[in-house]
Amino acid sequence: MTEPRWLDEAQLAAWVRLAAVLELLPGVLDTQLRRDAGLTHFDYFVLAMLSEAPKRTLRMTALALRTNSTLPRLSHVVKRLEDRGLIERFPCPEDARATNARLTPAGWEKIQATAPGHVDTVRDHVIDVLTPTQITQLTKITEAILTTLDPNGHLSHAD
Amino acid sequence: MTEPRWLDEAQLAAWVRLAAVLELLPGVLDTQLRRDAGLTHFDYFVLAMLSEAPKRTLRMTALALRTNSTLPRLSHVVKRLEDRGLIERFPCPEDARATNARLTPAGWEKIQATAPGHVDTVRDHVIDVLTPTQITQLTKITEAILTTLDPNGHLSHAD
DNA sequence: GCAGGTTGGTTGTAGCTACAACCATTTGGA
DNA sequence: TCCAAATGGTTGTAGCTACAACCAACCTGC
Repeated sequence: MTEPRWLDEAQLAAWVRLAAVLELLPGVLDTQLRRDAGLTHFDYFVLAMLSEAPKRTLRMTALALRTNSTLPRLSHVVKRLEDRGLIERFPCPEDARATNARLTPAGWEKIQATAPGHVDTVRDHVIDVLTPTQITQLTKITEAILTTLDPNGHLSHAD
Repeated sequence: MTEPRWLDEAQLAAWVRLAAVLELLPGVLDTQLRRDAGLTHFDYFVLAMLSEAPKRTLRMTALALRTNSTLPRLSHVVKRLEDRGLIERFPCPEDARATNARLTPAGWEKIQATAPGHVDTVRDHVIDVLTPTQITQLTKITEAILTTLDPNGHLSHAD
């Protein structure tokens, strides 16, 4: 059993605050979306990814990759969104194993109506409290962290 | 309906990466703790807060505040940890309404044994991928964000 | 002292996520 | 050609969280 390398004061200060952000920010985003649109942040993210895809269509596997979710989780979520008429599923012509998920017109409307409020929330709690210099610093910092977390950059798409 | 203020390129870059960190980092921490110690990150946090408190004891309300959880959630979690012998509950002498939660010797052992591995994980994915300059930048940035998320600084305690 | 309201906590239930098991299709090699 | 393995998805179940309802003890003003 080797001696653990503890964090020094500066490192601890940074980590404690980052951990607090990790704990609080998702809840804030989730609450706003749930209240204003009846969507989970994950629901929103799924719709957003589809809205940016060609023909607003993606295979389940591709969608799972972009949203960092597992196939089972995605399957459940898409089924619920399908029940609400925001997404439709149909078998992939090229590969009979695969399933395509496509945004319906109602789903497109939904994401268009929801995006502004979501962006406002992100502004209020993150973007507008930072200086332009800090914004670029944050980009560099998160990029470094993602090097180990997401080596292939699957999540480097817009929100 | 006012025109939404969209994010410019630099702002979007920062937000997309931060959102990805928000999505991935908690899962990594949770997986390591669950695998090595059979604890949720939240379980770990509860034990850690107690371990730093005087007499390793806190009232449920105080513990809920430090862990940013609701009383119902904490009540469930503490009950499970009590069943595992890591925490014990007893009525507060000063206020018969209140309940105290105290770390048992087994709980103390548990957190001591678990902390090094957790710190290593934090190092691997956050601290050690950043320069000392970036560490101080990150502290400032997260501090600014927390101004709106946690105005009273309840979560500014060690992890 | 005692009625109304507040504080501190627990319990029950619905909803989402993780994990494992399962089925169907496709691919690769003997 | 045909079987084994890999790929793509779905379903079932257990566990955790959020929310609402609830109960007990404490305070305040009259």
